[in-house]
Amino acid sequence: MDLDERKRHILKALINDYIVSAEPVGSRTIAKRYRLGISSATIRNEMADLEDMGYLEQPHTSAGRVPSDKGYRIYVDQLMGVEKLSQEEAQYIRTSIQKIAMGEIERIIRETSKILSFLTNYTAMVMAPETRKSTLKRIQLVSIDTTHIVAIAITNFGVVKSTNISLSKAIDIDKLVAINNLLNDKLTGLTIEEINLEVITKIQREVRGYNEILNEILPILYDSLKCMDDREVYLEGSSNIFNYPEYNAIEKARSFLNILDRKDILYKILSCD
DNA sequence: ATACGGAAGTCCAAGTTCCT
DNA sequence: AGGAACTTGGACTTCCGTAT
Repeated sequence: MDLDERKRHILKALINDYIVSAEPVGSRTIAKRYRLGISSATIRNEMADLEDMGYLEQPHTSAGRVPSDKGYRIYVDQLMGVEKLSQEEAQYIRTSIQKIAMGEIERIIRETSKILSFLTNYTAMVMAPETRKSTLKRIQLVSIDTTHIVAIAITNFGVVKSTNISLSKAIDIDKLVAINNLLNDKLTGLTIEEINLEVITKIQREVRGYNEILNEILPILYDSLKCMDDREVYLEGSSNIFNYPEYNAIEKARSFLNILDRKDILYKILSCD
């Protein structure tokens, strides 16, 4: 059974209605509200087909239908339109993106969440990308004073993680540079997932001369890299959480996400060079 | 012209929720 | 608890296009 034009219209109407009402939608509602030129019985038959195809679900026998995950997927991918943004909204996005273009991924995600919340007047929730599979691009050890350093790790996705490390003994700048080069030599190119205890222990075993200082730096660096694994969720506009769903808010959000999907802009945002 | 099949409509009984 | 309102599926009818 294929998803013909009429089924697509009914599915779109039903999901539009469900977004606004958050209640199961019946065939009569669609027939009255959307004037598709067919009776509620016909819509009911089509809805039964859509349910068989997995696009709709029925909470109980006498309720209307609600969209399934598969239904939402096709709605977002093929059925919904894209709302044109106003000049003010477009300008707001441009300014925000310019502000974060060279920033850390955390800032990018937080700003993305803010823009979504601003455009839709809803609570926006954005989940950080999974960094486990990203590769370590570079480690930079920066000396604060003789016993305090900052270790900065950068991944190929532009995720920047900095960690303060206090040393028990003073370290001179030449030694720090040598250790920095050593860590880059051993760790860059590995995924965060691959940098495990085994790898850390191997470095400690193999490297002679800096054992004492490496034994202080490596465990902290390891913990810091492991923390990057935790996928953070960024929430903005939480005061809007009880706002009623509004159809065109979803389309505005999609319009913004379409902008983000343009690879040239994404590259600019994520570029760390 | 007639028969046939599929699409679409009407009617009705039954299930569920909500309100009094 | 009981009635109103709403929904559904099923049975039946009507309409329309196509084949003979």
